[in-house]
Amino acid sequence: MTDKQRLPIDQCKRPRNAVATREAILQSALVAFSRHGYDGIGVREIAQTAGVTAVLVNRYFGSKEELFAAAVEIAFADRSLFEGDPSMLAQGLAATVMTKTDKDAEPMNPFFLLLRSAPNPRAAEILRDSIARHFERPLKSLLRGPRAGERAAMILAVVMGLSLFRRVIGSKALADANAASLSGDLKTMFQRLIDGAPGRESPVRKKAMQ
Amino acid sequence: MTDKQRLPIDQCKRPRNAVATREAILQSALVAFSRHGYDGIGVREIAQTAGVTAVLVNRYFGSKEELFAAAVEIAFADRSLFEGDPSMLAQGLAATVMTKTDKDAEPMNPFFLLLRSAPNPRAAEILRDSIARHFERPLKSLLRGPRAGERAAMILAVVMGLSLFRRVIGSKALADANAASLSGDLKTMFQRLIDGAPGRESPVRKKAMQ
DNA sequence: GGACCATGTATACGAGTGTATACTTATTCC
DNA sequence: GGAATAAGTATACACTCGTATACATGGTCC
Repeated sequence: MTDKQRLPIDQCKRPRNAVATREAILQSALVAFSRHGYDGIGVREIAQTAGVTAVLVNRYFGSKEELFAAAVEIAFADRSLFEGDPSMLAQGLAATVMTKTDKDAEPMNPFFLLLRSAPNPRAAEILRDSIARHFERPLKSLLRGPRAGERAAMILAVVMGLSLFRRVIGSKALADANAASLSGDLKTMFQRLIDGAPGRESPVRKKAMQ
Repeated sequence: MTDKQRLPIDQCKRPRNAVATREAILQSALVAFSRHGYDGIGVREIAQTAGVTAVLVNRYFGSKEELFAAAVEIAFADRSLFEGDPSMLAQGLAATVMTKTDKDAEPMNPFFLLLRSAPNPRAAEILRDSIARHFERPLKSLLRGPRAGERAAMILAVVMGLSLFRRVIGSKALADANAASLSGDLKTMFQRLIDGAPGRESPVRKKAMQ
């Protein structure tokens, strides 16, 4: 029934080419893991989308777990968020949250890969490491003021929570929200976290917490 | 090898009791789904923890999916967060994020159930509905000012993101953060979202709230 | 042009999944 | 006390999963 597609990523009837095949598998894995999460997709389906059989996945990457690690690595390699003008950081973070990834449209940000694979403990371990290297560290180095590490983590956590709510859960309230006003709110929220401790140093406040 | 435990939840050698068995399954499911997510646990294991066989799960709940829905319902039934003094809401939200759920310790908040099961599309559908009924709606009714629905969703999203980062991913930065200062930051962050539009058209920048 | 290795496929295995069917055993009611 | 029924178990079925083994084929080099 379903025609055995062989022209998945690039051209038709691609000649034998190890690096191209490896790349096709990796790309397929990135998309599939981002859409369905580590536990939600099988190597057979990943391989089929890449136009090969499942065995090649293990041949090229060793195991599903190692394939996932490779996909995470390339997904997190895009540092454009932290490399541009720091004054545009809040804007960029808000834009990341607001990205529309309508079903089959491709532009998916690495946070989806993260959100949907986090439940698996092995995947979480891989993700924890990559987040620290590719997100927390560069973001922290952009922040000035006290407790930059915590604030960097908080910023990322907020990005993830909003992405989760908007796209993974699919909350009506956030999905249908007025884009302009919502993204304005997000921008100021991120700006506060970027600028410094989001409220502590006011000398009053400070009432016995916890 | 593994002794066939029969004294799991309550007393040993519990007599035949439908409602107690049903309750034991439900409780086991709640814990298991919260720990491992919908795709991360099987009905056999859930049943075993409850001291019964897997068939009873389907007898009492129809299917794994319906069991999950029932577990979600009771997990989200605790409304203590939104019922107390509204002035303590920010404190309560911060406390929710900060809850330590050390491995096998039981006190787990419903957000974990949510975070770890969201990748499964059917589970996400169930969760979306329950979130709207049990979280978004009561929280929204507590908020005054414009765009209460969006702000309620944002608050919940932030709670989830931070919980995800702290407990599911296990970020070092947030896990090891100074509890007092972090929870202080969270409190002011939530307070801003509770008070009103978090920055845009506020002419006076209402500080020193409460 | 033929050997040879890289590249790819076919097949199978064992474990685990959710669930249905058939069978036991305890409780309750007349 | 014995039949009827509720409560629980044992077993099996039809999948899917990740992966290992064995086989086929195309490209390249002597």
